[in-house]
Amino acid sequence: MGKQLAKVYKPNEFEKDVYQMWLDRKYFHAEPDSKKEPFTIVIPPPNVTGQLHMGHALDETLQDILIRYKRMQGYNALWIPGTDHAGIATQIKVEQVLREQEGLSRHDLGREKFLERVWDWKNQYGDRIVNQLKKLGSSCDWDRERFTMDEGCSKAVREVFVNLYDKGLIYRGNRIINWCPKCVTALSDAEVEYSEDAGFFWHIRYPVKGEKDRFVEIATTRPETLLGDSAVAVNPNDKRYEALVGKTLILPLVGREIPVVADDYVDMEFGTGCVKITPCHDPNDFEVGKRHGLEEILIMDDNARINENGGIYRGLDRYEARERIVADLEKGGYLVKVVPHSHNVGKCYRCGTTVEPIASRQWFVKMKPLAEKAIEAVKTRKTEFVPDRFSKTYLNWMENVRDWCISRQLWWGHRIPAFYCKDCGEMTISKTDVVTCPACGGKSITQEEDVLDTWFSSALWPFSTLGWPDDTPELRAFYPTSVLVTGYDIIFFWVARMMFSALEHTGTVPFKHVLIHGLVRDSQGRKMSKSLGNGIDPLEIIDKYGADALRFTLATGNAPGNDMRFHTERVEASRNFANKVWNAARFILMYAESDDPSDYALNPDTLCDEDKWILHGCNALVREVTENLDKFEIGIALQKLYDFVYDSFCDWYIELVKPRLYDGGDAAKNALAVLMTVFSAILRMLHPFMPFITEQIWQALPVEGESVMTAPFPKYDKTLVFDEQCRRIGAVMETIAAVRARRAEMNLPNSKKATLFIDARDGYSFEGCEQFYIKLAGASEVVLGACAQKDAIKLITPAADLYIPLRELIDPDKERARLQKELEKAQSELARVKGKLKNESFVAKAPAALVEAERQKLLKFEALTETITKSINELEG
RNA sequence: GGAAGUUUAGCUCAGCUGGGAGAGCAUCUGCCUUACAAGCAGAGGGUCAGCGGUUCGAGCCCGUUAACUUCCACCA
Repeated sequence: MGKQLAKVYKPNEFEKDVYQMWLDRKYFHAEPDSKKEPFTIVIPPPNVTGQLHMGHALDETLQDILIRYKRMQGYNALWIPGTDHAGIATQIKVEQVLREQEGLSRHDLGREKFLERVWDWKNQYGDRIVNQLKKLGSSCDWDRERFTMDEGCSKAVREVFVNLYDKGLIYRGNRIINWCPKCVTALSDAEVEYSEDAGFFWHIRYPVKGEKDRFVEIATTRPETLLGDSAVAVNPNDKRYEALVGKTLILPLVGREIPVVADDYVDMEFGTGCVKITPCHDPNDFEVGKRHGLEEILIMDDNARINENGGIYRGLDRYEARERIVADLEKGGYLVKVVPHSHNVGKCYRCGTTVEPIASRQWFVKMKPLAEKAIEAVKTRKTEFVPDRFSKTYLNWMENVRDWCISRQLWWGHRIPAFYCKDCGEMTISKTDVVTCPACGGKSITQEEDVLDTWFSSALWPFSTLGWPDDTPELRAFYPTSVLVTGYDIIFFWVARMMFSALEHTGTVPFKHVLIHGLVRDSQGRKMSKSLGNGIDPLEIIDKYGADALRFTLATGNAPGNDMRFHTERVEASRNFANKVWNAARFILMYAESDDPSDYALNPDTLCDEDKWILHGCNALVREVTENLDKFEIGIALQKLYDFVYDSFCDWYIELVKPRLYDGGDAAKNALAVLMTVFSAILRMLHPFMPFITEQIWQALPVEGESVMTAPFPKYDKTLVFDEQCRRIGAVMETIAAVRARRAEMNLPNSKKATLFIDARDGYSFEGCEQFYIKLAGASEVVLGACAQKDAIKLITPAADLYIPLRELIDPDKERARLQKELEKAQSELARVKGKLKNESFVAKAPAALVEAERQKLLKFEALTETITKSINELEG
């Protein structure tokens, strides 16, 4: 308290100190407390070795707003931070560095040594993103920071794996999976991204065995897979090929004899109606192969090169093989035609390499039984998506989900807890490492090489971070969590998997709400990406404009769930708003002589109209902001705060109150009490959105409470409703606005001593204010602009409309024209209202209050029309 | 093939349960004025994509058309 505010708002001069103060005072830390209602958020863990980007900034800002809001409301608010080991991404990065700096591959080092390197990397860069989060102002409980591969999370992973295995929900099987030849690992369906690629349809004819010049023509986009063909299929209802079923074909180039089979899978309309079946390299073919007991011939190795089953093409890359095979087919007369054809090609979401569907022995989670519970939980609204439309996205995926391939041929990650005995060959699945084979007592045990999909551990995040599977006080106090905030792009990857994992293992949904936001794009609407070089670094923005300005920008200006374009201009506008708040604080401090908060206590007996008006407005705002925030309408809440602070508080109230402050004495004291009361409420409401500036100001202001963070969020107060005063001040503002408009119209200089004349009309009285010289004599004379920069006059008028002709400096012709125009406007309004009230349906069916409001308008416009007409007559006469 | 979103001022976008179209930026005019030129006072600018419907009343609800975007599935 009593600290001076710098003359100019420079956020980077105090944000760091403010954050340190919060840390020192342990404001972010939460302990289980049965007396307070919990409010819990777990952070979507960023990649350990990643860097903060705009998407994070948005995500963290929204979470911090919610957690700070709830904390101020008295909830036991806990925000758990942490990072993700990000299997593939991190491993690729470390491998790349290893290759560039030492020319080594991970195989050169070996598993153990390589993992040491990754841990080194993690330890070196793991703090970077955490420090970046702090710069944003994130009020995470850093004492509870977690990592998906720390001891507790690893324990949870094993527990879950064993549980699922024991229930028969994890199995190992040979199935078609997506294989990335560059990352050299299997991928789940969610990890494949499809894009339309221009390609070709190669029409190839396969000779029928024993029948000269008889061929079957097939069409394929991947001719190289011909090496693995074990049949050709036609539709059983296809008359064209009826006779062919059961015959044998000779596979071109290979010479293998393959049968023609009939299968419903074949679409008669598409292509030639004959499909080559390659069980090991296409998911549909795999099924067909199973149905017909076809031979399974794998023709590629882990790098998508043709293997020993490919005969003379062995060793060729898949694309080289394609070229060679097409050329050879042509030479042999098997190639009928080549047709351009664009089709969807799956790419690895990490490296962009075209994935290869390959039959492979992998670990899977059986999804059907898990998905059922997860579907039910959302349908019965145990977990609600905000906005609701994303529940459709979720349900659609969940209802069609296929088994989840969870094994990865990587080294960085949770190694699958399957142990093999070399002596008897038995497999043991165990929560703890197996040393002795339970079947034969053999000691020669090896653990499964594969690790788990990185999302397997993320899926447990809401409860593993709270100590599950142990029954910890934290788990009991803070679980299930309150809200999960994340982007729509990881609903499948993460949200869906947390849902079924939590339901299966903890028996409850992991969170009550899922707040979904969109992507932050560049100013042209493109996705921000490293390769495009169009990314904007949040840290640079923070350095230049302050974290509060960035947060303000990210929290406003787009509807929930929609993507947002990032414009630096909007950050500037946000910074300007912060500057406005800063200067309002400086203004108040100029007149606040006492450091004792009790000197600014509100005295209900001394409140004048404008005081009641601003208190009323602030109180109404409290209710609205609270309602909006409770519905997760963060942008709307902040917009309302902005409007109130800018328009009501700064532009009007501070100006209206200046005369009393300049005058000093009791009037000034009373005014200051109101200023302080309202401004304190503003700071507290603004704090979740703009934590740094509000804290810095709070520290300088003579208000109760050591920090704005520990001050209560304002509550709606029934005693602060002043409708009548609000109406009167509304009239004052309209009057002043009218005077201003006329001044501008007449090009009057905005100098201090402009003298204007206001007609004294029946029923209007002007109550003098200390600073203003108001005479009511014949024509009233009011000196305007004596106050610094506004035409701040204090007028109490009984009616909302005041017509003010300014006699001096007036050209009669122009004035007549102007009046005429105003008259027309008033008349047209009058006609509209009259018409509306004549409409019987409206009067009968519209809400009574609305009809009454229209009646009031009718009176108002009638009076106005009369007034203007009178003035015109006076001007004439 | 299925689903979702968008279309409002020159630009970027708000508009929460249907009751006279808003903000920021940009433009124009006038102001260095004792909180703030990162400011103040004003001004201009919109058939709320088109068509139809429900309603006393539609930017908002329903139907439909068009354009753009995204997600899911996928035909070898």
